Amino acid sequence: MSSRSQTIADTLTRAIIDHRLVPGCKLGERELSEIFNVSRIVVRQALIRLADDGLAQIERNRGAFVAKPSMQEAMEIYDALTLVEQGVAAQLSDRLGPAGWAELRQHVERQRQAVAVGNDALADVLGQEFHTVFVRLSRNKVMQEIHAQLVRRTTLLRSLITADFDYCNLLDDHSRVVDLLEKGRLKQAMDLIDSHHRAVVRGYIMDREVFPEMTPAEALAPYLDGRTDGATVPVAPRKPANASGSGGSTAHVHVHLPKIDRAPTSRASTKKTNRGLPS
Amino acid sequence: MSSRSQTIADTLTRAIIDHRLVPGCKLGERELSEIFNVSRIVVRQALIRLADDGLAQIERNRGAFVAKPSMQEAMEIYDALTLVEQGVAAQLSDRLGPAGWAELRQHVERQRQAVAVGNDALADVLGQEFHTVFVRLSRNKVMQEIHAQLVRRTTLLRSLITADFDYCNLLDDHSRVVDLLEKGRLKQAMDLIDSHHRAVVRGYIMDREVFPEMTPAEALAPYLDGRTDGATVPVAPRKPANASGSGGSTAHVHVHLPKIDRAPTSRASTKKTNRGLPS
DNA sequence: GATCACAAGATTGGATACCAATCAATATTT
DNA sequence: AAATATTGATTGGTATCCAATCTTGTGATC
Repeated sequence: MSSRSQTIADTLTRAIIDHRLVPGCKLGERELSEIFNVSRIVVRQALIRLADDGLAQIERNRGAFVAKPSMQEAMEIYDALTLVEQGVAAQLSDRLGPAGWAELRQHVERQRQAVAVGNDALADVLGQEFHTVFVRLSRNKVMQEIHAQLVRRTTLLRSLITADFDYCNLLDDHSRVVDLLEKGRLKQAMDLIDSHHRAVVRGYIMDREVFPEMTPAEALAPYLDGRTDGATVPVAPRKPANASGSGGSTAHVHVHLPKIDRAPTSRASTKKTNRGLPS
Repeated sequence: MSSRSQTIADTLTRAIIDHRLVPGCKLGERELSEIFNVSRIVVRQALIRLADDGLAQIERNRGAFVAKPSMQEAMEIYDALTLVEQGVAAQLSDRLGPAGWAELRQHVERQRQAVAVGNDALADVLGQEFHTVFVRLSRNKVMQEIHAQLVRRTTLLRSLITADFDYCNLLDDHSRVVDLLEKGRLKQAMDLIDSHHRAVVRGYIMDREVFPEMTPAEALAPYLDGRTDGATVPVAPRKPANASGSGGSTAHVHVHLPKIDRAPTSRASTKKTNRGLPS
């Protein structure tokens, strides 16, 4: 069993990537120590871990806050992610055996089925997971860790944007990337990876202020008590989505068009609901 | 001013990449707290930072040790470093302006002069620094941090190997990479980066046991007292070079040959002595 | 009424002392 | 000599206290 500060850091990380703790949110030592029922020092150690991961920032004598990356930093993170995934793509195109390609295809297929069935939440999770699987096939733990960290930070970013798309949209791209790579068309695959991330970033509008909506105590409650069941992750619905109609066939096409009318009302109703996060 | 645990973590990092604290070395909390004259808690926080950076590993109820990567991990680190630098190279070949190329050339030239003058220490530092400058030109702080971390870990690795080369050897490669990139021969530049790192790793023999030679107190002494002069880095000369004849033209060619006879006795006499630093 | 200064409160960073659990290395017994 | 108990050292963690700093609120002044 790992140290308690690690456990708490993990929980906080989870809460952040679940968008239950939003950027800028104060992470007070006393408050957290009461929530987790540990001493302040353990909390501080956890916060140090978060800060090292880029998910929190500690300001001297002011305390820790959930990181609130600038637009500049957001682009840097996506650039880095692109770079890493392109690099991994290049490696895989050389070295990956049939079993590997099969695993990728199978993963894409699973996501496709989830989409077909209308299980958007699962599709979303699988969509994110694809990237993880992709990098795992490089069999490089160091690279995996770097990539995972970048992914966490991009997930954090998504709290800050006027998102109208989600990872689930990547399905087509995933399939095409696998195709291109297996056929040895590395250059095209890399371009696809790049153009995708670029499109995502273009959709970002980061001048949005984030409203906490929850106190840390409320935000963290679901992860507490005995439930060490890592799988069950309560999602944070962005907008109450009045009808909450999870109408099955929500589009899975690329929608990341930089068109944003900030009409905060109506018409959306679809996607935002299942903004949910992975297990 | 940053927190004290950060300062201590920095100092330990420095000591590790200076090879004054070798892999496997125990980093006892009490011992360090006495050395740095702080409480155990601050030390623990520093150790957490080191562990997050991959420079130390903490074993539950056993304490922290300077990381001792396996051969597998060493290769992964180098693969990751290669991937990052190749990616940066690709970006620079597109986006870098004349000023950037000039800076790179200037850096190479400075190193060349250091070599010519026989200032091997400076040449070595510049050789390492080249990679840092290279990545900095990408203007991506996130990438810089990732790269810096990987570089630190490769530096750590060099304690574990039968090193008979040093970064200074990279001079030629550096120059050629800059040439190739500026001419737009990206592929070749990337291959050069790859083949170089590959050659380095091939030279690694990691079954070597590392002998501490110094207690942490001795190892850390030079960094203590008031001297916050970050620049002055007591180097750990691998080989006293009996005559110390820094005859100007020490080879700058690749020498990383895996020849090692493990005669554990006599004959050595050289290395161990002045590995340490005057307190 | 607005602004500035200053005092009170809260929060962080850190120190110290203490405890329980675990690991390492004895010493003891068989 | 092997297996077992005992002892010691170290870690992970708690509780309490303190100084420095930040925030806030209040009051005095203009």
